[in-house]
Amino acid sequence: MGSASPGLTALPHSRLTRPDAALLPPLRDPNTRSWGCPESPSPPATPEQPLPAFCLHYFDMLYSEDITWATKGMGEPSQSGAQGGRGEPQKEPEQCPIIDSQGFGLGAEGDLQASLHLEEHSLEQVQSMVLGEVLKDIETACKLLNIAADPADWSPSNVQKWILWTEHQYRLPQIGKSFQELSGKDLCAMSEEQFCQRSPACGDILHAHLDIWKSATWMKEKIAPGDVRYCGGDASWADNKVDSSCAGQPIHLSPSWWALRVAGGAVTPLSSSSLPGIFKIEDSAQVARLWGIRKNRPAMNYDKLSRSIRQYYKKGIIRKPDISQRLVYQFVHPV
DNA sequence: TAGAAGGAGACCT
DNA sequence: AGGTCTCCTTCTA
Repeated sequence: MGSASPGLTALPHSRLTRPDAALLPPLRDPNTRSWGCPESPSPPATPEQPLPAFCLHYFDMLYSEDITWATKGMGEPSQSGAQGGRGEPQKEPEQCPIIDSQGFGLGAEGDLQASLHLEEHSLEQVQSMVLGEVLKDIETACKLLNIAADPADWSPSNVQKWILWTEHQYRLPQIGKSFQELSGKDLCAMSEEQFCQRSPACGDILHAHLDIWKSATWMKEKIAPGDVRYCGGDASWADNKVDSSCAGQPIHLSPSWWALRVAGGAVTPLSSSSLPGIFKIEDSAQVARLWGIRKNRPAMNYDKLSRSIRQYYKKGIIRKPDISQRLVYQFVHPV
């Protein structure tokens, strides 16, 4: 527990090595951005170059439930898809002895390449659909609050509206007063540290949400409307999507939630076409922390999370793989 | 020592 | 009532 996360070190994006990377969502190329968050180096994100995988991580924070629709209809488990799209083929024999060294799943090289290609394709689909859903959600919020989508255009009262809405949506403590008389431009120019100074309790979370809005605005400008496809879908097994209008409904552990954690590097998918839905928790403390944020349970730890996971055994949602390993679980019905 | 497993009770919707 | 959290004990690697 509490150890460094080996899964993070294998990722191409250096910022993910930061322990608090989960709450720092940069989406912009540092050469092109104008928001004034100098401490957040960002990889480029263009229509040609899909949204960085780890950005999914932050988009997840916009929802009170996961994104069944995002992986609906895909041939491969979303866990695999998320991993495959990090930009580099994963070579992790030390992380996946079950599969790689014991002859499961990825056998011939052709199969491996086909699998990787499929995973990359799946990730692109997930990314574009997540982005579409984020933009849709923001659009709804804008209409509801009667504010501009671009935070830079917000007046101080718009800022207050947005903060109130965010507090309500994500059950944050009341922090609006800490940001009084700040315009959207002021807010955009503030670093995460400055957010935390004004609101030690959840300044980081608020900063992350603002970054999502800023990023969405930027992506909207960059991506032609037809490029983002929203894929609505019905609920499936334990992975029913619940949007903001359904707040208060149970939040379940689900393959898509784990898939998004994959994007953050806290979980490594070990699945293949023959062993779908298997994932390894690389950093149990980090996953527990993220789950705690997700469930608004600051006291969450891996012991409690694992107890929850074991509850899913009974429901036939999660099980231990045939060859049991520590921190390795398998979704019985991966999306 | 961390993780796995499961019992039991509390809390919330 | 069901889902989840929390605390606990016991066992294992």
